[in-house]
Amino acid sequence: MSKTKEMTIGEIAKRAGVSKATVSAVLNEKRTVNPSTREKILHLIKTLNYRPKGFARNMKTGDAGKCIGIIVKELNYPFFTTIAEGAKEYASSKGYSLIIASSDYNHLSEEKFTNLFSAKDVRGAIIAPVVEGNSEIEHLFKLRKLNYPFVLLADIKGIAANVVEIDNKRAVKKAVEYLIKNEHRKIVHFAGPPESAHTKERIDGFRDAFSESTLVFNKEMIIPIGSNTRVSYENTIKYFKSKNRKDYPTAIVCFNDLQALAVMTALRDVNIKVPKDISIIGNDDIHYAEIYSVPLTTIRSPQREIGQKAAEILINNIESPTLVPIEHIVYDTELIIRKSTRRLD
Amino acid sequence: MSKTKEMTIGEIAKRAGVSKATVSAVLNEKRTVNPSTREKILHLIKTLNYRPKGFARNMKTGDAGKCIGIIVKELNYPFFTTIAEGAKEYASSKGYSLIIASSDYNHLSEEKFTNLFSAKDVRGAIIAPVVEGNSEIEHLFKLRKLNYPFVLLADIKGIAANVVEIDNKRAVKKAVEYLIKNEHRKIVHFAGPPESAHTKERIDGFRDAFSESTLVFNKEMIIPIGSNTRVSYENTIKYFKSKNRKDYPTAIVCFNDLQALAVMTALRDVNIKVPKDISIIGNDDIHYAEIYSVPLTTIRSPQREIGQKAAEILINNIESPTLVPIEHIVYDTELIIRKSTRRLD
DNA sequence: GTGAAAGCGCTAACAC
DNA sequence: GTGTTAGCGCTTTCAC
Repeated sequence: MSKTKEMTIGEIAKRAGVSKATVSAVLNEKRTVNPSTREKILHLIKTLNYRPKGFARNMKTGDAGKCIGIIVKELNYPFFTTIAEGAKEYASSKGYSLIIASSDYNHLSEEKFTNLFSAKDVRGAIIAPVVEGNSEIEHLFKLRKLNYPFVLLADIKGIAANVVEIDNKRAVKKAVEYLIKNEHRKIVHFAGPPESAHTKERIDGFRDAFSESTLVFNKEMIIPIGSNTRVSYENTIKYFKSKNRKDYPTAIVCFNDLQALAVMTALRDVNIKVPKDISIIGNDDIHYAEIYSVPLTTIRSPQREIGQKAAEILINNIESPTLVPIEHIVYDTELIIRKSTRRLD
Repeated sequence: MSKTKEMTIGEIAKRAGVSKATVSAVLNEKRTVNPSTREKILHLIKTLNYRPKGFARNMKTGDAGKCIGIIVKELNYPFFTTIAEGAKEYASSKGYSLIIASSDYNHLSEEKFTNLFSAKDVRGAIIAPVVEGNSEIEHLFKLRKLNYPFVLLADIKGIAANVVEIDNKRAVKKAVEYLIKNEHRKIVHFAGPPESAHTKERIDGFRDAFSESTLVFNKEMIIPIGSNTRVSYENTIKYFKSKNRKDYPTAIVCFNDLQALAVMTALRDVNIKVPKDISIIGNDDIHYAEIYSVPLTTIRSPQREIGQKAAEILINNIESPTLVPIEHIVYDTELIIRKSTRRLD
């Protein structure tokens, strides 16, 4: 119960009646230690629950393995894990390990991880930043001060930093243009969660596409239904229950693929056929979009490339002995036409 | 080009003509430093690309944030990320952060991460072990010697350790029994990748179910098609092309849900209807199984609970001042009946 | 405002 | 085989 004094190698040595060097030898499996001394020490280590501190062990060599980290916003969404895989590929090729952390869209959590990474000598970080209303970026400035290398996966106002991202506005515009070209006139956008920067950018892209066409935009075309599966599912049902069949849109541009899948599931359950009654377009092109039994038309982000590029820039920064100029890479997206959309007659 | 001598606070201090203490003060944003000294130091830090070592900074306080790690076998499979989410939930409740690493089914990679974790004072690890032919468990013994706490997500012969797992044999048995009860007589198992311990256990469960029924097992019922989507897809097509329609099985028990989804996609493409022509059962119950347009009957593993429990045992071990007895938790699975299976007439 | 010195927990020479 | 000693790169206290 009482807060036991933190065990150290010295404490073990004292109790074993030997010197620290001997305990150290046991810890490092040197074969020079007398078996009986060895056993005694090993036993002491167990019973006193002594755990050598890693940082102290590696102080001499100065290093404990090259590794970089990535902070994603959500762990269980393939979009992010695929980016991480890309980062991992590049990192491996340069002898770095990759560790992953998730902020779960929580700004404090993101900050905690940036602290953790720099404290543990993770050499640099790729960060998918949580952008809140008044985006707190203190923690990024702190990294700056420590000269800690990082790459962002979205542009943040107020800080000049390396960024690797996609052109969200253009992505959604492409989707809308495709629909218009295929004679759709009643198009809506199911928007994402407010705490994601992508949400706003995608709404903007949707609006832009209208202003460049003969159609007129009105804000009822933006229906915020979130991206959580259950929530989007329920909101979709609610949306269609509240409308007459003749007022249904002919096409929906979804915030992302996870949402799109939930929407399609909801449509199935209220007996609306995709793409016969309504066309659906997703965003991201996660793996499951393709194998869904109505394969989803979607806008592909080059997830793997994003991860690779981010890792490349990061490791460049880590290894360069001199200052490296800031990079801002914007990847373009690609409209992948599958079975969830059709041309209107 | 020439390997620059590793920068230290002392080096910066020397070049700035001040003492280490002053540089330290700048680094830690103390307000006691003369602005001009401060600027000079900051500038030097940038141009010399000096990065203070985290381990040295935290040596005094002894700690750099409580955190545990999990090593999964694959990052992009929801089964693992959901376990990680469970672990994260529990960890958070105890004030620990969670970091994730993926071994990608590679034993060396797993070993590298266990080293990394202990070197960086990640307080403990949850490990989904890669079990190869002659399972190398040296690295686990090394952790033992350092008294490093860990929990395994599968039992490994040759080492007594904390384990949280599911009863794979029983899981598959349930599936087969359910099919038999529903009049299926031609049942096969699409097996997983050889490097996964689950593969063998699930085959065993499949065989067991037969031996307890009136049906006879023969080894042609086991078709190894892997769990990678593309590979499983192609193997499925190949399998059915090589058979006459009358020799088709009436039901397939799949290795896991990802494979099952690939199999269903392949069946769609060769125009075999699920469940009319063939019933499909998956394994794991990942999120996408439910929203697939033919919702997948599957065997649910309590992924979140597995993660939570593993984290609980781990943190118990970390925090206990005394030796904690080893735990071995085996979770049961649940057959979730959806639309991909049917009773035979 | 700034510097000198002690010390964090461990490893690695080298002496005994 | 085992102990002594000198660091590793930083922070911190306390003088100045």
